[in-house]
Amino acid sequence: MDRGTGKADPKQKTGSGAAVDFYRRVGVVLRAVPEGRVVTYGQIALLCGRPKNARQVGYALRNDLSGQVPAHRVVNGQGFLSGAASFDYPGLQKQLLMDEGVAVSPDNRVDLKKFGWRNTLKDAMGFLDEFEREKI
DNA sequence: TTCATGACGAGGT
DNA sequence: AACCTCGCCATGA
Repeated sequence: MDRGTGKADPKQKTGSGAAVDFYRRVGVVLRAVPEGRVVTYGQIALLCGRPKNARQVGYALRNDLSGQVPAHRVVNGQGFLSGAASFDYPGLQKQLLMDEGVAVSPDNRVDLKKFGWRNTLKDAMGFLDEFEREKI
């Protein structure tokens, strides 16, 4: 997977090894977000150890390597469902959230004060351990 | 190898 | 609160 050189592997559709590791970390963090709560791109980036890569979290979700992560629980820093258009059909993300008890306004916004996932430092440490176990 | 793009965010008006 | 500008950085053309 080209971890040695750090250069992109042309046969690896999803880019460099570093990027793949980041995507995997995003998956680890996202699977920890409980039902009925939402998380922001920035939060995920921070927990993954790359505070400046909030935008890249979107790439991870778009590619969705596993297909098993609750991508619908990710909203932007203002609570808007900025990735709604990338779901299978219009309104799917909103529906999924409503189904698990998250109120979404008509303009596709969630109140982060009420539904934002509050992760602790302990959570963050736990992720570091998990990253270590998964060698990422 | 540039260059534009964008599921973002912080800071200012 | 809404809106704008600018910084950020992995992708893909």
